[in-house]
Amino acid sequence: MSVTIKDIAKAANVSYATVSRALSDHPDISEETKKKIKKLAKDMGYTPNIIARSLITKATKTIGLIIPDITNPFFPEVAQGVESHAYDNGYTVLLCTTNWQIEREERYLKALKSKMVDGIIIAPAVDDSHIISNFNGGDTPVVFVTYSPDDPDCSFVATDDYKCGYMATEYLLKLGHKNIAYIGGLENSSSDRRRFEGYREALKSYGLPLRYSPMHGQFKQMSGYELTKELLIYNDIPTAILAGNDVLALGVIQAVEEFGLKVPDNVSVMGIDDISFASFDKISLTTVAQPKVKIGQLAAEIIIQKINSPQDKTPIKKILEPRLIIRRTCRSI
Amino acid sequence: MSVTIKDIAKAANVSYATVSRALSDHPDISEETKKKIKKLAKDMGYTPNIIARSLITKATKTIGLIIPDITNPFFPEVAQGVESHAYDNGYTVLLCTTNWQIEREERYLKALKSKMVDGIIIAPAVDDSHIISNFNGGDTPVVFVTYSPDDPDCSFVATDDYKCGYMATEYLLKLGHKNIAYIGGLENSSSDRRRFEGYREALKSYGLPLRYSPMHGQFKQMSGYELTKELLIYNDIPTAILAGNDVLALGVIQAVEEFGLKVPDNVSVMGIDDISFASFDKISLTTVAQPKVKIGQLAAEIIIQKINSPQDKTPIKKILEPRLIIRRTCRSI
DNA sequence: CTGTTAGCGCTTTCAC
DNA sequence: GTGAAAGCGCTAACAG
Repeated sequence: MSVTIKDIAKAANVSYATVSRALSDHPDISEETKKKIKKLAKDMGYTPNIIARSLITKATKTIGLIIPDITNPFFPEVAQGVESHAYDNGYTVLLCTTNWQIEREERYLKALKSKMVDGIIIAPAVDDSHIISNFNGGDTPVVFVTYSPDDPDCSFVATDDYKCGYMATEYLLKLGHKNIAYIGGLENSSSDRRRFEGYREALKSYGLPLRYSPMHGQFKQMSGYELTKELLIYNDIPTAILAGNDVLALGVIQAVEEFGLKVPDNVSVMGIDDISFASFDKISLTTVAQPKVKIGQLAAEIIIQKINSPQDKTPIKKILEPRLIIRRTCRSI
Repeated sequence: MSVTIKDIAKAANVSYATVSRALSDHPDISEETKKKIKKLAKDMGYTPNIIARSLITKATKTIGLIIPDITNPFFPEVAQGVESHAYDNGYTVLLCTTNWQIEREERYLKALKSKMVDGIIIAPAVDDSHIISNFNGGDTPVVFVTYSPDDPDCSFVATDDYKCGYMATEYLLKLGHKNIAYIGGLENSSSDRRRFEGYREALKSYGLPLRYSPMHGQFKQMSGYELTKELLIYNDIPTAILAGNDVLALGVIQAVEEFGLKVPDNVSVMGIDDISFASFDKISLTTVAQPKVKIGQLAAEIIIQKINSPQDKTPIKKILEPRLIIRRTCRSI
């Protein structure tokens, strides 16, 4: 049905090896034949079958990207970073979203391996052990994003989550807040855990106890909303709430206001991530920014570098700095 | 390096055809050998090479998805729809974002063809001619989303854009508005054009002239912002503004308020799409909803169906109904 | 039930 | 400079 290299060979009256070489600009082929064959290929509507090529070259020019949730604007931005860098280097990306489910992650990991992607960039849902064990001894390079694995041999690019939590809390503390609650996402998310650590340490360094037990749910607006409702009903009203990320923070604000309280007049609210909507004037969420697109871009750079030098197994680790973004959901007291 | 079917055959002392059959649960193989071989495969860490399989079966179990902008929350939602349906049916998706650039679209189309994807779902940036000509006579099924091509032979799933525009405008009209401006996105986007048509027809049916010349830019918040600034400076202040989509509407609101006007007290603002953030209480954007996830899901269904019955070339067309979502950015006058 | 064999479309030695 | 031929890892007739 579709035209192959053989068809062109026949039409051009050359061997099909010649066609292959001409099409890939092999230096041995005369300019004349090259021109002739390329023209022919175009006229006949030839599309190279990369599948067949990959079988030999062992390179698919595609990189797998696994993220937990495409619906949280944070991830599309990192995806954009990897995609654009990948595109510029002739790669396309296989996108996999896991919905924070570890089984989906595993299935996708297998699928990507089977599909012979040249490299994998993954923002793990929750825990990395299965990923790492899956790739022990494997030759597909992997880089983690948004996450720093315990295993020292892994490459990753992530924002310093601990610092995110610390920075946010410290800002609140400096504003005079003493009753600061933390609304987290998934309980066993390492990012969340580290952000929480930062929060706790900041409190500690100000000589403050942990007044509110940490609350966990999902990384969804609705979850932030529900958790906050619960918090407000069963506890002293905090003067400030730090959310595990911006999407959560949006839910927090919703709940606080629905409870009859004002943000920031009665309760200050702070997020982490700086998703694009946080800057919308009606929201003006004070938050700690992560360089989202940059994360993706760096990850793509690293994976491509690893693809190009497979013998070099030394891990590449990038920890990026968060940045405090002061807007209008926090006030000093 | 990696273990193949032959290695297993050797280890199991059978021909490698047997291994292939056992692994794919061929009925001819005895349960016993199957079990033995499967165990062996697992123990040896066998990963099937789908590339090799694809070369024969001509099926890659992947579908290409081309969208203009992953940063507009609208598209991730449709992407999620296709992804989840694809996943459930054993497909993975190759994501391509074009940034509204037709050259990127073309390059991706070629790449997807080369990579032998089984089908392509595309939300065209602006114009479909190159896509259609690219696939004339080709055997890769294509379904358009968010867009209805002129060519009657094409499959697509889209919301009725004309109706979106009409519905939104009619609502504003019923609220008593007579001076309604339209802030559009890309000039040659057919969705935008149709929404604008709906707007114009609605005005007409109320006997109202087109008081404001249509304004175009990009489908970005910033563009909505800038266009609105321009509108407000050089024209009579409209009592209502219809934006070509929600992201634009956010920019419109920002500009209006920065201009010293209140939404909806002085100017009503309406969007189209109903992105998730539109429902956030501080925004409460009145808009016309599209069934985003549904669009993606249907598109995936259709493409899979087309993949499964390649002889049937009859186009499948789904036009979905928009739904008016009344929130708080419009008031009656 | 299992083995033999051809071949998918391409790249790549090795000859000439 | 070009051709012949092997083979990537797998599936699918065709035998037996």
